[in-house]
Order: sequence, then structure tokens, then C-alpha cells
Amino acid sequence: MEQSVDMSDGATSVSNSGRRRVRKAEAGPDLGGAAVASGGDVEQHIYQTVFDSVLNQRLTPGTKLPEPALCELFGVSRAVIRKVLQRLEHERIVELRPNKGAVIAAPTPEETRQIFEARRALEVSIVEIAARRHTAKDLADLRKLLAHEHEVTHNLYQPAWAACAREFHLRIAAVAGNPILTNYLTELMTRCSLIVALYQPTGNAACEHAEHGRIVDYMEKGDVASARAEMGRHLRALEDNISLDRGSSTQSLAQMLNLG
Amino acid sequence: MEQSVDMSDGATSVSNSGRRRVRKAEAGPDLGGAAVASGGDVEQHIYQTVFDSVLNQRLTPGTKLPEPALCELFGVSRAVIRKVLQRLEHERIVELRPNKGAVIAAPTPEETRQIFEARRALEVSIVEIAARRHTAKDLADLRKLLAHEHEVTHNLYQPAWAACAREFHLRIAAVAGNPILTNYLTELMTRCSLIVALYQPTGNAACEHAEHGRIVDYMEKGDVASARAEMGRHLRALEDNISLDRGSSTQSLAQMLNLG
DNA sequence: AATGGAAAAATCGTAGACGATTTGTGATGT
DNA sequence: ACATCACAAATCGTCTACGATTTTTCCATT
Repeated sequence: MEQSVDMSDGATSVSNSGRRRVRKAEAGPDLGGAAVASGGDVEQHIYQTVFDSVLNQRLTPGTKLPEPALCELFGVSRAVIRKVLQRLEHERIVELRPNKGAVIAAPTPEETRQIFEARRALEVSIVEIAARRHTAKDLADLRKLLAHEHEVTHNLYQPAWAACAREFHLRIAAVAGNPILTNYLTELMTRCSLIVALYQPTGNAACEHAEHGRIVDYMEKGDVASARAEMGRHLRALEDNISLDRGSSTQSLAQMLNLG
Repeated sequence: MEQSVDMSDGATSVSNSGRRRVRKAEAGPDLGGAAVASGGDVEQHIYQTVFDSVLNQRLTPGTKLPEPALCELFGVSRAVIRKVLQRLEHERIVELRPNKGAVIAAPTPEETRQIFEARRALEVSIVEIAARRHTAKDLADLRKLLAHEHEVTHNLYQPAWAACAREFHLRIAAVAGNPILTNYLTELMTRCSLIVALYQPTGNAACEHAEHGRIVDYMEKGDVASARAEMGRHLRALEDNISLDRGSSTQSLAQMLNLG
């Protein structure tokens, strides 16, 4: 039995990067969340829906994404679906196996190690730049995020405070002010979501929250080196939560089975 | 008058990542370099041809890439061309303006700054990992590259020793052993080629070569911090070579004109 | 009953065609 | 003579159809 595509509840904010063109009213069921508006960014809408579904773990690694199914789900032709799938493939969110269908990517243990190493390499540099460049408003915004994070610490629904944590890391990247690095980080964090969905680590929200707080503290003090070091420790702790469960191959193997 | 697509001489090595499927003999002129082999990786061949043409500055920023022209150049349908163009767009090599055609990307001064900052952030971490992980063979290979680099130092043809320099940086990334970071670096170095083609800096090959040598020296000594620092200086020197010419907006403006 | 193979169904890759948007050119009016 | 508007050419976005490959199912055989 195979998993099926669902992705209801498109509860996202992301503003549509302005495009125009009004072609025709929708012909399909028009599901996914927000109303299909322009017609040209239907592509963006579909991408965002799949993307968010992955982040919220409604689409888990190994799930098949048949083109005909997506076509009638979104009421579009295969051309646009294939375009979206190719984009998702380039971002390593889906894997396009020639003549064998598209599936949500399932990072291997080795890939997991590489992803976390790359994220550490990137994010320590990002936090260093952010620590040098931050303004008073930046710190205030980060503190506000930390406060919100504290509120949802005890939320048992994992994707809820996972999104909160992502927002924190993304905000630091925004403070650094380099959209290229932000894009790379976004890509790596998305793949981290896949890893979490695959290996289901026992994340400690309170612990993560404390580490986030220390990072901001160091930034505020202007202690660049310590901010770097703390971010490195934080990311290594995240990876360790995965690595521990990686040894027990039961989950990994089970996932491998319903993949093929 | 617009620039036209040419891209003769596909002098590259890149091995075809094995795909099979033999459909039919080519119907078009079959130009571009190597013979169209399998049929399924025609896509890879076209991508590689454009990619190499950008690196060798045969395709310069602002050059238009009309789909029909590429179709008959490679003897394929628009579908595969659009696929390649979308991939190139994702890597920021070409810009796809809706209903207005594809052009080779022309990084703005602000983007140039971001690209170099991102590359520094990435590559200092890469050289740090490489400095911790290198084997004796890695060092020998790097020394061999340095020797070859020394030979072509006085080659007046810029793309020649530019390719040599790229290979050196890529090899260090290979030593680090993280394909994700290597991919990001490749992307950024490609965009640096665009920048060089746009702003035509007065690069000092001998100076670069000396800096490369110092980096390997520090790696051999196990002096991780100094290797990091030297790589940072090296990349900053590269950027400064651009920045100087950036002030004189004559070149930039001239390029801007033949863009639209 | 289990296994091997063949046919059918499903899915994917590519090509060709049509409609929409943009751009360049030429004629016309001021 | 210059600006403006309309028309034509070019280019792009999308849809539909066909061929190839893969997977699944079913039946015959051991």
C-alpha cells in the first residue's frame, strides 16, 4: 500500500512575489488553501503547497507524487506540474527517478551527516556576520521571537515549535542580510525537516530554546567568537539528537520498505 | 544589434553520469562538441555546453538565448531546451524573464558584493574542514595543481588560468569531502565568472598563485586558523580587484546598455 | 502452492500546435 | 521632422497527443 498525496490546510503566509496575467477561471477542484488568483503563479502556489506540506510533515519522505494525481488535484496540465517537480528536485526536496515517478526525498544517513555539516559551516558564518551587523531593532525582533518560542515550548505538536525554531534561524540570516546565504540555509533547513520526519529524533524544545537565547545574548554583547561557537554547539546538538536514533535502523529500514 | 549564441569548442572533460536509452539518431546539425551519444543525456550535454561557454566567456552576461535558436542548434524540441534553461535559471546562470526571453545573467554590483561575501563565508569553512581532513595524497594533488598553475601564470588568455584557479578551489572543496558545500561553491564560482566577464578586473595571476601556495602551506602545517585567514584574505583580494573597477561605471553602464 | 513469464495498465519523456504577450516597424497626424 | 498609434513579426507559456519504459497483475507451469 502506498502513501497518497493529501496536503490539505495550506496555512502559510508567504506573500506572492508579484506577477500578473489573468488567463481563465480555474477548471479543477481548486484545493490547497488560498484561492487560485492570477493564473500565472499557480506554479508558485503549487510549489508552496508542497513545500509547506513537507515542512509540516504532512508529506513525509518516500511519498510518491504521481503527475496525473497532482494534475487533477490542482486542475492544471502536466507541464506546470513537471515544472514544479523539477524545481523541487533541484532543491533536493523531491527525487525524480526517470520513468519511475517522483517521491519526496529520503536523505540517507550519509547525506544527513553532510547536510548537518554543511549547515554548521554555513550558519556559523551567518551568525558571525549577523553578530557584526545587527541593529537594536534586530535584537528586539529576535527577543520577540524568543518570547514566542518560550510560549510554544510545551506544545506537544512537533511541527509547531519546529516552525518557530526555523523562523528564529531564518531571522538571524535576515539580520546577516545576505539573500544568497539565506537561500542556502533555507534549503538545508528544509532538508533537515525531511530528516526529522524520517528519523523522528527526541528533540528537546526547552534545551533548544535556551541555546537560542544564549546566541542572542552573545550577539548583543558583541562577542562574535562566542556567538559562532554557541551556534556550532547548538547545531551539533541537533545532529546528535538524530545520530542517536540513526543507529537503530528499524525506522530507517521500515521507511526504506514503503519507498519501493 | 544583439549578441548571438555561438558556443563552439566544447573543450570539457566532465564525464556523463551514466544514463542509457537510445532513441533515434540526431535530426539536427548536432553541433556543440562531443557527439550526441545516448539521447537521454542530450539535456546534460546542452547544459554542459552552455555552462562551459559561460565559464570560458564565450557566452557573456546579457547574451540572449532564444528558445528556437537553441532548438535547431542542438536539434531538439523546445521542451528539453526549456528544461535546461530552467535548471540554469535555478543556478542563477541565466535569467528567465517571462514572455521576454532568457539571457545570461548579469550580476549587479550589489549582487556582486553578496556573491563574494557568500563565497567567503562558505569557503573559509571549507578550507577549515579540508585543513583538518587532508591526507598525504590530497596535499600531493594540490601541489601538482599548484605546479600546473605556475606554468600557466604567464598565459595571457584569461580563461585559461581562470580555469586553473577554479580547479584549485574545487580541489580543496573535494578534500573537504562535502558534496553539498562543493555544489554551493561551484555555483558561486560560476557567478564569479559572470562577474569577471562583466567587470573585467585586472587580475594578478602571480599574486593569486602565491596566495594559493600559502593556503596549502598552512594546510600542511595543520595551522587551521591561518589557512582560514589566508583564504579569507585571498577572496577579499579577488573582490577588491572587482570593486576597483566597479567605481568607474563606464564599463558597467556600457554592459547595461546592450542588455536590454 | 510457489515461481516464472507474458500481457496490460500506469507513468514518464518528447514532440508538435495553439493562444497570449511583447517587440519592432511603418504609416499617419500634428 | 517628430511623436504616436496600429499592425506584423517574433517569442514565450500552455495544452494535447504519441511513443517508450516501467510496474503490476494474471495465468500457466513445475
